[in-house]
Amino acid sequence: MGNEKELLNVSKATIGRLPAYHRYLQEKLAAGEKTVSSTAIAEDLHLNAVQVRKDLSAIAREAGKPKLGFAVADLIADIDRFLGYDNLNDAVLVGVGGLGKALAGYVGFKNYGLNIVAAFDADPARVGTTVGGIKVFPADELARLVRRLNVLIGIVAVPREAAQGVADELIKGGVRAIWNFAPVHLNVPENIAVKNEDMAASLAILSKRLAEILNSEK
Amino acid sequence: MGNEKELLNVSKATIGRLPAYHRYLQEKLAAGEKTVSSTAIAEDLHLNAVQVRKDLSAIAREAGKPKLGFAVADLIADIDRFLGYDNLNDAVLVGVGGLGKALAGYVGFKNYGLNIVAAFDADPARVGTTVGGIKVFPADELARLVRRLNVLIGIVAVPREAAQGVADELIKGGVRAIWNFAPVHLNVPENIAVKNEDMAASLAILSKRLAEILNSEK
DNA sequence: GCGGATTCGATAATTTTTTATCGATAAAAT
DNA sequence: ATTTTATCGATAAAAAATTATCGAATCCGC
Repeated sequence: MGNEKELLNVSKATIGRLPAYHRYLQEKLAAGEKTVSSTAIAEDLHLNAVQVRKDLSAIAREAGKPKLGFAVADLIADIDRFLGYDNLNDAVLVGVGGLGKALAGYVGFKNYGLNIVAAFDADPARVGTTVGGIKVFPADELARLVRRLNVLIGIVAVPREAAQGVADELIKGGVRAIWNFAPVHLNVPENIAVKNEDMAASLAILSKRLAEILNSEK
Repeated sequence: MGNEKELLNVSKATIGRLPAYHRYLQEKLAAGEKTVSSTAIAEDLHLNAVQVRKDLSAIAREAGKPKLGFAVADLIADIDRFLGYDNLNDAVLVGVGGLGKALAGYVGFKNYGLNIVAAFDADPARVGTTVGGIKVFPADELARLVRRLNVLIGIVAVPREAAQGVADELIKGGVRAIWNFAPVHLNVPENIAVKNEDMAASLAILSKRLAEILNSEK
């Protein structure tokens, strides 16, 4: 098959760092640099050079060269391929309030392989409008339309109270992965992937680090 | 001092899970339940019971009781105290475009101990307006005002290209922690905390999990 | 071409995080 | 009162992730 390596042995931690490498490499590419060393990446991104080498070798097709490092363009292509940035996955967005609208307007998703094909909202005033070029449909058509569009990814950007219901409808429509921006734990079957965008958790980590820094100073 | 335990020996992973426990516990409290067991929490949140016990014992003042579990109200108070949810930290928001507006309108932050006291934007059309009850000031007053307000936390919600400049200004004004929503790596001194809200990374992890699930099915 | 500097990949050591095991304890049931 | 049962905390084991070490490779300046 040729690419047995692909899905195997790439840790979640590594996957989480790949987008940062990707951005970094694109900067280097734009700056006209042909190669880059793990040492340099590690220094700039505040990581360990061995870790960078390991991460990259897990997904790179070509090995790095002694004294030169890795070929920037090749690495970008490798990450593109590995993360699926080069072929779009369809998704639906549920909830076009403040956050939902922001997400709909974020054109960057296309670069990450995500294509939002429809939006939904329970508020009749929002139904029929267009946000970020995406049409808004009534919430009660969710499951039916998702099924018809054959969409596998759902983005949940509704208020806390509504999130579980939305998740249920998405799953009823055949969605297999849910990106959850609502601050609740969603209850879903085993075979559904959920990724919580937990702002509270991020904030907790940030403020603990802040506390540490302030503490270490006096 | 009495609380030597506080900042010690609580791993970042644990801190990241605390907000989820907090939400869960509040649901239980609202449902009128007085105690809850690590087993139940683990089951509902899809975690390991030993891990839950360890996490909780790292921050709880009272031990859990055999056969009953932990006191819900006490635990909530403990997490509140530990994460600083009970005393507000001031922050400024930079950038009130789509995402910034959404963040400004998110009232939930107050519950997480975050109080946004001012917003900034480079667009003159936005300056002077109010978003989510927060006044928008011109970007060139950033450093000065941050210093005067004595704010330690900055939220960056500007386009990629502007983010580094904003970070520099925030730091010049005395900010010590930056919550970065722009898809770039920020270059900051050692003694500044940065937490990237990396949507691309989340999405990468979600879609890899989706791929695994789909793969394991056929 | 030759020698030095730099980086790589592989392997090993360390650290951190997660999970398993088990005796002790206290509530609930008999 | 005694037994049963669910749960805890402590300790140990396992797994995962990070970091260190080192010989080999190859580019670059001379």
